[in-house]
Amino acid sequence: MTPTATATATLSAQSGAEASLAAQIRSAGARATPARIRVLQILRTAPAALTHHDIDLALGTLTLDRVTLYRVLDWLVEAGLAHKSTDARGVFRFSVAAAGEHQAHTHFRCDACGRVFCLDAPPPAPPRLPAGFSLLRIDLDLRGCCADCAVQTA
Amino acid sequence: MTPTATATATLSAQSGAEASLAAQIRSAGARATPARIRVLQILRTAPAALTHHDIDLALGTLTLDRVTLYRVLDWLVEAGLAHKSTDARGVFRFSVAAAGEHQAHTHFRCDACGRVFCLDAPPPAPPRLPAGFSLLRIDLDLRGCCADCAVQTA
DNA sequence: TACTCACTTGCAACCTTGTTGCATGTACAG
DNA sequence: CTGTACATGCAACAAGGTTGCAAGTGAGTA
Repeated sequence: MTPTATATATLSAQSGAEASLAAQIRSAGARATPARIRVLQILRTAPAALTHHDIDLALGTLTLDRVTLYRVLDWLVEAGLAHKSTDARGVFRFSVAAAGEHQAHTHFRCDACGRVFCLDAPPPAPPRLPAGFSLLRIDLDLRGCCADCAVQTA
Repeated sequence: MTPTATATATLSAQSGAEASLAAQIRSAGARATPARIRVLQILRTAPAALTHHDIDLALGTLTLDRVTLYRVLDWLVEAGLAHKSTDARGVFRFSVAAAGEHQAHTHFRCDACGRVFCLDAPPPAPPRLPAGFSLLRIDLDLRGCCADCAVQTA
């Protein structure tokens, strides 16, 4: 780490976390650009699966082109660092991929605020399928009202 | 066009099924229009959940405006006669609603051909939710390879 | 049967989400 | 420091879905 003084100074505040993310990105075989670092950081700290729009807002000062964000997200998914699914509105949502096993996934979507939460629920027992069908993945999609919205309506 | 004679004649062929559908639509509190009858008929005979586009093609001679089809489908869902869900591509798919209880639903989506099948699987046991969350609906989303595609790739 | 009116339909325009092609910029290896 | 392959931004496009409004029609009523 030796380049310009200012760059080092600005980075030093969060250098620990960022350096870790950057290293992870490089080890996946890509360049550690601000866009990728920031998006991965946002996904890491998000309590729920985010839409492209959510992430765009979360970027704050670092404005990325729509297309770039799509490409970053696609790369994250391809690199196995993120998970992509669709919500009930038909919009893609992204969340950090749990290391390794991600065969089963459980989402809770709040009908009131629209947020999607990734739950650590145990995978449900696979049901009996018609003859000839083979199962690769199970997504359990729960809907209802989240704690925050339950408080507000009470 | 001569109204009474020809119209009655053409209808008489399928009058049994159509009259039943029409009655069902009226009992839901709406007018039994050709559009609604036809769409409901298509959904009834479909083995899988259909996209807006699928239904548009299935309409054949009776061409409906895109918007009208969307509105008919939305009405069917609102009336409880159809069920709306999204596939992996983020496109809405429609299927006939099982009479009455539709709290839980199971879909199987084939990754190869993209078709979506509605299964009569028993509702999975609701998992433990974080405090304050309330559950209204469960969708179990299975993915893998359907029987047809398994045969083709074999 | 004829009338009437609210419910439906069709059309046009628009929005959101997501993708593709190409020129420019930049991370990082040498 | 420099060159190059990878990233980014811009513009244009495509599909899916929605909204507003004028015209058409089902079905109850006289």
